[in-house]
Amino acid sequence: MSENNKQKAVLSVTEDIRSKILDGTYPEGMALSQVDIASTYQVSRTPVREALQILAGEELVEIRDTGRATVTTISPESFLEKCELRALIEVKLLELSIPLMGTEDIAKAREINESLKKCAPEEWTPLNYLFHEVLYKPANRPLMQNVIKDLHHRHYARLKSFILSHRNTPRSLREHDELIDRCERQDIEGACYALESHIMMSAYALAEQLKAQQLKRRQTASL
Amino acid sequence: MSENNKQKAVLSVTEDIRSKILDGTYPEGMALSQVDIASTYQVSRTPVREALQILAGEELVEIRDTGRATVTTISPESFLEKCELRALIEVKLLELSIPLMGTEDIAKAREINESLKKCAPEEWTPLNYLFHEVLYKPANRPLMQNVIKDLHHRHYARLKSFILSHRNTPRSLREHDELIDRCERQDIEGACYALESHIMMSAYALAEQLKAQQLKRRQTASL
DNA sequence: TACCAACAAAATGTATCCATTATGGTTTTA
DNA sequence: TAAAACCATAATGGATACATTTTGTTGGTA
Repeated sequence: MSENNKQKAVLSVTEDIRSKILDGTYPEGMALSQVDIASTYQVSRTPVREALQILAGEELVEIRDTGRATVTTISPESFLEKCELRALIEVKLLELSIPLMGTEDIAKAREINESLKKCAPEEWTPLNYLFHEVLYKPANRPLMQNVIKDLHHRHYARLKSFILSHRNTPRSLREHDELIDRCERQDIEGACYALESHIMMSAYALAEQLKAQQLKRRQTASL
Repeated sequence: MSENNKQKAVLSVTEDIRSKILDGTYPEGMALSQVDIASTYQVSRTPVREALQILAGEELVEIRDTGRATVTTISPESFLEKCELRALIEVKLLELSIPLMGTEDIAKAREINESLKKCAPEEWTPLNYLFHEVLYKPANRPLMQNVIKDLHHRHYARLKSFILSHRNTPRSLREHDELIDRCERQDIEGACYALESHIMMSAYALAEQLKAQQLKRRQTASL
């Protein structure tokens, strides 16, 4: 780090690799060589190794017993199960939240959904997460909130390219509106049901796309 | 590692520190100096640093921005929330499991609970986990099962000393019996309710003990 | 051609060294 | 006396060098 970048090397390297994995620059299964990364960032292998350990803890890279590191792959099955888990926790959070919601929470949610309706494609994922976060904040369950955030960031974010190509966003926005309405009416059961459908419907659609792409990739790879 | 121990240094160091944290040899808040650990295991600081990173990923140690590592502390609040999360997931797993349970699953569960009734104190925690694992296996949700396992191992195991001193084991065993009976009768709702109570009752009791011990420790520390 | 062995090249694991940063105690000063 | 500045010590961060393991390739043999 030749610049006036006083930040520790481990941190910047970790962040950069992480974002490259999330945005697909480093695709599934790609080998992450310590020496290559080290020369890329003009640092020694020491901070690189630490960065890879950290990312392994985040399940973004896998370190085999030979020491070789690769970008983890997302199987459609494990993706669906993560969505199930997400749905389970988010529904619980919503159930706890609704009785504690104030008018300002509802207003905030509406505001975010309006931004979602006219946001740029790259802004969709973080804004969408923000929408859900606002809904669960009254529940005051920092740990569960964190698990959700992780599921979003470490996993969901990697499907950004699908999400953009998937034409379900208009429906998502309608579902968001419906969700807000039910929260406002204190219709806990209805809101929870709507949320679970919202999550799982898009989950099934995305899993299908994932399966299709992996099939295609495997075919082109075998040529 | 002077012996014929051909295992990588990182692995043995990580495992040893982990078990020492879990069994309380390294108590909450204890500073983990790289040089001290390195000299303890007769290795250089390099593998020690990696081990600490790994343990930080498991939330067993905390690495501050100064680089100093300490054993993480367990606040009663976060402990309770982890139990809530555990209950949420385990209840879901049980709900999915019951319709798929065979007589051999029931028998296996009974068998483990019988072992629990006469096992040595050190065996209680792993056997108890095994009991729950058997109940959830038919659900076939490896990821959720894994989250549960982590919550048990990375967190619950550190309260072993409490669990041993706590006189709730007879009640736990009775609750296990009741749980098995309800599963056998395919009483999903009743079994889920029993499981949630089982988890949260012991959670509240343990949280109280935790609070008491931390208060006591803080008092003795201020002398 | 297929398979196996041996060797070469490359990548990882660990140790050691130096630079930098944090810490604790001492001294100085208001 | 209390607080701030300063310095000495100790600890961490990163780089380099060396050891070990892994991998790929080449050449020989059945």
